[in-house]
Amino acid sequence: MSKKTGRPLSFDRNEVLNKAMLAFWEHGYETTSLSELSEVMGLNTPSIYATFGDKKQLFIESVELYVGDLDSLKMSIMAAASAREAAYNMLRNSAISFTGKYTPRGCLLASSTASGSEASLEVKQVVLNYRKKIEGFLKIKIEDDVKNKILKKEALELNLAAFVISVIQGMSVLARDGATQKKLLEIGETSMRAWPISEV
Amino acid sequence: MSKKTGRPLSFDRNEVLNKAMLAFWEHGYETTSLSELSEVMGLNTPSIYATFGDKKQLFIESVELYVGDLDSLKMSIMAAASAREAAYNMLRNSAISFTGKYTPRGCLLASSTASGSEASLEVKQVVLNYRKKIEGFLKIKIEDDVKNKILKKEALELNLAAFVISVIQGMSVLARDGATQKKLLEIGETSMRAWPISEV
DNA sequence: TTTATTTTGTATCGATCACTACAAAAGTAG
DNA sequence: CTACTTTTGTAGTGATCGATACAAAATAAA
Repeated sequence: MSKKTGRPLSFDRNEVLNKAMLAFWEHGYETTSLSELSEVMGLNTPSIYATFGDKKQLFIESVELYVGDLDSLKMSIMAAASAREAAYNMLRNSAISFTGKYTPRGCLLASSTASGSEASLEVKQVVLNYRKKIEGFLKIKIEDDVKNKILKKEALELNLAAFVISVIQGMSVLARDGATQKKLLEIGETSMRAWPISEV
Repeated sequence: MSKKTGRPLSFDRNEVLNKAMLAFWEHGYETTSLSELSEVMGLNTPSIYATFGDKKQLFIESVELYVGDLDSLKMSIMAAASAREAAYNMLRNSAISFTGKYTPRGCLLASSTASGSEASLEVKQVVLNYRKKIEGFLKIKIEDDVKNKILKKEALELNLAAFVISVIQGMSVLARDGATQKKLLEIGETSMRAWPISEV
């Protein structure tokens, strides 16, 4: 590790990325301007461009930071005692994180590219892929449970993974509307009533 | 009714409003520009402003057109044989309308103001109020069922109205992601498994 | 110190944003 | 026909959009 020559950076990359992520979370991709990003990140736009490329790449990095490592997310789902437990945890964690005290309300994946012009199809696709991945993880866990006779095979026809993702994405809307954490947690509890009883 | 003097209008107000509504449905409020609206409506911007006021009012009229008459919506919910029937119909109708062949995917109420800058708080509030109204209608129907001993009173703790709205708003996200109508209908069916059995 | 390298802030760029001034066009009324 | 009224298309307004050119500033290397 050789020290770099030239004028040193005056900010922490992860720190300003986190601030950008929060701005995108709050106001969305297209509807967060570079001037707003510049303000919340505490950087002039040339520094933003030198560090992150352009707005699109800054957003994509923000989404990566928001979601975290997909592999470890998958591990945590697969490590659950059952698909039911995994689904319940996802619903519960969503209800909590969508109503956090120190973060914007709702889900960045649900709201930031929910609308947008044709110009932002690429970033929509990036966000869409994250949703599909997460739904896919839960689906695999469900299929494992069926193979392992923890879930009866009729469960496969219920599209439970899509159902859970649907509830979670809908929770984001309600959270943005001002719903309490308690209300979202109740929605999660009610959702689990749709889950098949475990006896095979 | 006296005939108006002056140059006659060259377009049908409802027709161009419908086209604006479809544009907002597809691309959202802030992310649909006046130039796009001008193009799809087939009007120059001065005609749009003369007819609808400004962008905000055009959007609000578009939302009104999208939702339709709230009173008749309430009537149709209250007229259902039970709250269960009402909820099922809402889920089923949503799945169908979110994947229509000749309309944008998803729900205008769910996506058009999901993101946005501080400048559009007012229109967000308008859309939010529609969602709350619809949730309120279903909630009233549920409470009626409890009063009428069609639903056991434990059902009130399940927040079923919020749950149904959450699923519907989530369906909109999946529809925009390209989910098939069949998949959304299955999500609706699965959701109804959470509904309490009717015996009081 | 001098040179090389990188980051910084200033001051923009052309394009597009929501919106409008204005006069020609197209009708009715007398 | 001449007046009057309303809508139309043209051609903009100032503001903001995402993105940059450029030179001063700040460091390390020679």
